[in-house]
Amino acid sequence: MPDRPKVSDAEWRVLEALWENHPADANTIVSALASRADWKPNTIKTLINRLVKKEVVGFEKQGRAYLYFPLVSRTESVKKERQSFLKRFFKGAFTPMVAGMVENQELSLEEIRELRRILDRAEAGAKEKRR
Amino acid sequence: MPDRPKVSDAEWRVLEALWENHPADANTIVSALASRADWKPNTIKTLINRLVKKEVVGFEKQGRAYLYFPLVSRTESVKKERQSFLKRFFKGAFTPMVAGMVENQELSLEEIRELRRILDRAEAGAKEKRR
DNA sequence: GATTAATAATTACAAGTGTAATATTTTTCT
DNA sequence: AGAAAAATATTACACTTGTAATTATTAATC
Repeated sequence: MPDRPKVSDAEWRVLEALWENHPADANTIVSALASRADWKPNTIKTLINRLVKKEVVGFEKQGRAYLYFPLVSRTESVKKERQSFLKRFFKGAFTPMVAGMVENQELSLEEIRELRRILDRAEAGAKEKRR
Repeated sequence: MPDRPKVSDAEWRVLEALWENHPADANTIVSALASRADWKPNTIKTLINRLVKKEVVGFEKQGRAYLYFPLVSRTESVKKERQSFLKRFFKGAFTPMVAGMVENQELSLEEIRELRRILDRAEAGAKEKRR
């Protein structure tokens, strides 16, 4: 895979809109972002173009309209970002991040309980897979 | 708090060195980084200067030598970075991140078990605090 | 005190980013 | 076909970042 360039902060928000609804033409994207970002339409066009240039968004000229769509999955992209975050701040491992949060008491009891539920499901899944 | 500008990737690595050992003069920092980063000393000096300009590193001119030291704690800084990461990719909440990892089966059984241990301690702590 | 050696400060420069305005091309009406 | 409208593409511009080289300043030595 030709390692795609990093998606910037502003670009990410455009991608989000596309993941939620695609294919979409530029105007649709602009509308979708109107409530969330205070950007001029031109700004959004620029961001779309940069995403196309980065080969992370594709488009199809269908008759009159340009229809844009993501070329990368959200899941994969989030994974990459998470890895890069963990690498930068926690040497790549996830558990130290959680340990740090616990030490600083940054998790509420509710969150802890929810995490536990999530882990229960996770363990079931992992065992399943291993079998 | 006068929101300090964001610390860049390269700058962060310099800060790490400082957190590990401070105060330290420029040469000490350069040596500390020698094994981890492939940077010319001048590059490191530049990064130190930028950190000083961002008011995230301070220095004291003690006689002959400039001694640098961090003005922000690692704990606080990591927290900020984590928040900014979670905000960008998970609307600020931590549990969805974990849920996503679980869904994609990105946690090993070992990690899951360790997380559980960590949560046990966390819960104890949270209850303690609440009391 | 002048010279040299350290050290810090200034300058450099291309790529990426946020944030658009302007220009060009394409499509649609009259 | 020509004008108007819509859409895309090009250009802009300042700030940050990675990565240093060059210059200026301060301290130490002869």
